[in-house]
Amino acid sequence: MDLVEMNYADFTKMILTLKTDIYHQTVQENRNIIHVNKEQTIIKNLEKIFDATLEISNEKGFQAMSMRDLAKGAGLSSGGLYAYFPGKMDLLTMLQKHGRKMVQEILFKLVKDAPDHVSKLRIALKTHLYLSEFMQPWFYFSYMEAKNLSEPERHNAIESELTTEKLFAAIVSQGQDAGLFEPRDPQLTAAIIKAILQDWYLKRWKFSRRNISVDQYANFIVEFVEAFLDVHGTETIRLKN
Amino acid sequence: MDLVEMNYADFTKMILTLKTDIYHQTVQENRNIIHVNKEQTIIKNLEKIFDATLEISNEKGFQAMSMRDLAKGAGLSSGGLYAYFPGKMDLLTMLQKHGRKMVQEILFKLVKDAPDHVSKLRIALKTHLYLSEFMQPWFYFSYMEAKNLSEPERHNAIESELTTEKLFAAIVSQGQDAGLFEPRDPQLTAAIIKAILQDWYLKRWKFSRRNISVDQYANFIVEFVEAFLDVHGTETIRLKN
DNA sequence: GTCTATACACAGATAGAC
DNA sequence: GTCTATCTGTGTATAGAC
Repeated sequence: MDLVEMNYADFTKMILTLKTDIYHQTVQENRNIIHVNKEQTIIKNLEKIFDATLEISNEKGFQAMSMRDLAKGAGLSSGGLYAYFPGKMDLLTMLQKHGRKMVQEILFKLVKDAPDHVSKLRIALKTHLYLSEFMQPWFYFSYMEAKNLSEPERHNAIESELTTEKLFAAIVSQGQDAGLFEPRDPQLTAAIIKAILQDWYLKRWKFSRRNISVDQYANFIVEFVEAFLDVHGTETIRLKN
Repeated sequence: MDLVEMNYADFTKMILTLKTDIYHQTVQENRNIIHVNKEQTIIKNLEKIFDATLEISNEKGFQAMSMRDLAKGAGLSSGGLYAYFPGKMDLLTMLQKHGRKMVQEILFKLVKDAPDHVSKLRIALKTHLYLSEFMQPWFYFSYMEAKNLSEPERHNAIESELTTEKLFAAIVSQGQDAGLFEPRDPQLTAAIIKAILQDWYLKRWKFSRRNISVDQYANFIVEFVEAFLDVHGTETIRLKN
């Protein structure tokens, strides 16, 4: 699979097994606080709990979601939920950690094997955008509910955010050293890239109202960033239209 | 006062009287639901209530702010608050409306009298950024608590957001017609501009950590947008450094 | 492993004194 | 105009049945 040319459909197919891997990791990390034995049962219910949490919270806020709401949404009883986490706040922490792991693992894995800096930049842009589409409810949730995290967890969230920004800054910087990009400030360039990527999942209503698909937005971002950095195209790398 | 060259300090001095005007408007619009007679008393307490609401909500969410918290923050008793609004939700609506009016009035007022399209663009960029600095708690609040609004009020919030974006798109478009800007898609250009402006108030921790002042960010945005549109500078218009 | 029933705390809102 | 005291609903979390 050529990652440089991938579209959103390719991306979703590719990451399905990675998603399962990361659920197993999440279960292992919380093995001590989950009072259920069978791993398959845990994963099945945890996914229902996470999905319901995202759906309800994104509509009215995590704080406003009662455990009764969540129980109904996840198909469990209100008491039964407490076999999966000790309290509401722990659910929040668990879900945030799970999502961060998924983003970091997939983003770094796909970018790693790119053959050159121009590909690296394009793959990083597309992967981040496609992740934020695939996990849109989580991205939105993560941003909106960051304030409810405990101090150490909020710190982790910020570090994770900056790590992603540093990835873009590093790609820009290395491409510049290789003489492939114009000398724009890498940190500011990365900040602009993040802001434009963020628009996709934070202002989603705007794009759906304007009938802009994720593949169109991907092309737009790639074109914009490459124009900004004045990327010198090669024969083998072309934009899909 | 030359608005094209204004910095943040100039801006704050300029809008202080406008702020008072808009408080008077807010009081008039809610005269029927406020059970207090003296207008000076209302404005004094309403400002304390609004400020406390923003401070507490931005820390832990509007939903999580109890009326007892608010009473303490505003220096009133829990029962006394209800002289200023019929219920917690009405307070939310009132505060959102008040902020929107302030943004729209000031933004359009300052842009209106610009002598040419290049000035118009620069004044719009600076005014929006400076507004989001002056009213940072409101901007953050407005974004985070939009989901708690009633359906018609949420609609108003979206329209207000799009109106601002349309203002930028119109300036870009008019400047292009006058042959001053490169032919970039005005709507997408406006979307990028909004995303970058939004970064300032949504990811504020990032900029304060990096010691970037609002005046520096203003210059950065102006330079970035003018480079993107390839604005042909005139003798009279220069960037402050 | 999951349910029902319930404890106990705290929320928003009102009444009536001052 | 603002306060104190209080009503009533709903929240999280637990205990013990199945």
